[in-house]
Amino acid sequence: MLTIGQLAAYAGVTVRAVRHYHQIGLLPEPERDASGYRRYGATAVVSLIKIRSLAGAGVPLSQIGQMLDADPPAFAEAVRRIDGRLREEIERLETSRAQIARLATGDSLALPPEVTFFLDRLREIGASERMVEAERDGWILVAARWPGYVRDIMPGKLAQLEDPHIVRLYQVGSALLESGTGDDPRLEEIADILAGLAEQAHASGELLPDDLAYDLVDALLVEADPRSERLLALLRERGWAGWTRPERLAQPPGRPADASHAPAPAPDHRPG
Amino acid sequence: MLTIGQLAAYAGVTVRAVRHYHQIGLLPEPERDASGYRRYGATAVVSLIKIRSLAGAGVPLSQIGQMLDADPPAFAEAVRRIDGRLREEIERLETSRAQIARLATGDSLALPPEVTFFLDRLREIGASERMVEAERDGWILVAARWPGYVRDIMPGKLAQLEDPHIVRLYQVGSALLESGTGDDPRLEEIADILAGLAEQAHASGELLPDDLAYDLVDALLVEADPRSERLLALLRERGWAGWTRPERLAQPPGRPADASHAPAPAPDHRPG
DNA sequence: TGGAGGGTTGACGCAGCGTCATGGTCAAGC
DNA sequence: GCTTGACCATGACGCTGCGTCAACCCTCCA
Repeated sequence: MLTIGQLAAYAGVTVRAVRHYHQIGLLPEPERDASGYRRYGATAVVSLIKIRSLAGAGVPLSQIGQMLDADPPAFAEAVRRIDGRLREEIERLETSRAQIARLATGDSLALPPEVTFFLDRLREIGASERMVEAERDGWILVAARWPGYVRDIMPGKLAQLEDPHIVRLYQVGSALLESGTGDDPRLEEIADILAGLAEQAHASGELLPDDLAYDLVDALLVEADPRSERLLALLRERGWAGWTRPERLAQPPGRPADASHAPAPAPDHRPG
Repeated sequence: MLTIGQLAAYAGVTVRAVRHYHQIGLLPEPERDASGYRRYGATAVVSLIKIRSLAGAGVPLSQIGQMLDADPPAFAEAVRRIDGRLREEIERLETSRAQIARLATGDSLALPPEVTFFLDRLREIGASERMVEAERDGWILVAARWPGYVRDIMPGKLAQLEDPHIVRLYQVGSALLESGTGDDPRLEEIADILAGLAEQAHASGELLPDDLAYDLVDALLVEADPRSERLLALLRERGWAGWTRPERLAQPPGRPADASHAPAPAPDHRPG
């Protein structure tokens, strides 16, 4: 007659595990000796080893009991189910590994590679690190909203970077983000460029859907730098509401809306 | 400003998950509105998406916080660690799948294929299903105690099945296991065969170690059929203690120990 | 006789949320 | 103003397979 420790050692498990199997009714409680110790016979050893070999094969404890006294067809069916579970679990982990392989660099977090390439280009034309991060976060929002769409429009975005107005926009924007002073005349220049882009997009008939994503991207810059509020006000003066997806205002409060400021060639322009 | 539900929907997670991230300090608690509702800005959306993409890549929540504000080398190192974890997890599941593939038939539970082949041979020579199961359980005990050893001795065991005495042993044993009557003259015959085998093993100088495993296999048959007690008594009369690993008694109580009953050729004989 | 090394029950902890339970809030229709 | 349904809040238990105390009892050996 074995004690629980001897039983556990023979089967290669811990005492705690054996007690657990008792608790969930997987292994029947044996008789106790005079001092209350559990005493096990050979049958218990065999049962425990069977349990362990099933558990080691990935069978959940809750099903091992049924499997141990199932007839061959039921057993085979159960085996198929377990194998299916294991397969999809492995598949999940494989995709996880694929994901994590893409995280080699910080930029690729939640973003397709096209965007990280675009961000690198931004750095090349003189965008500051903070600017690139802001841009990246904007694209994260867009990519989450329309997965796949981002890849389609990335070529257009890259082409835009050939436009000197856009380059200027990123450069001045970067300088602004870095210098923490309050009001700044450069905001006017940025507003002019943005209004020009808006005018052009409007003229080309581009129609973006009304979507929460654009509001979020707008809000993102405001949260990143409060001076963006001032920028939005300047844009409103020029007849535009919002800057990610600008809408022409009915009657501009300050001066008439015209597009003489910044003719830019590329048609679409969401974040940035 | 988004409510928790809108935030969760945008990031493709459940409300409960967002609250969980708050609870563990992964996502900072936002301001509340007048009625106590949480209100989220765009930054929270971005953070949540980042969290989800890391979690989706298999990063444990407890590490995501550090990874989000780690410098590139630390980030890369963390990525390597995660990938290692994932790899070994996958490996574990793969071996589980290999295990479960071997469970196609009930016999192969916790047993190497050599043994299941031996069990099939037993059926062929007329062993009953209960006998085969008892034999199988014995081998489970032995295989658990000395993994690998079983494969080595299986050829010898198979050879033994050519011996008519052994065949007779299994056949009479099977008949006994099936017929539930009390005392039975066939026990004498079995005892004679066993004593003969023991004598032969002893003469061949085979020396098995003193090990719990043999006691367990002995006990197994006793638990499977109480009449085995009687068999052991008969064996003792013939000068042997135990039957799996028989030891010659100092002075046989009933009659002198001789080996004239059953000359069997094969040298080793553990369970069965 | 005392200490080491077993055994006993009971309870919390882990990861990542799902799922009630119970109650307040909001927007819309009557 | 009232109801209804959808959403928000907190709090707590559940799941998986045990690990790890805590506090106490039993046995054996020097």
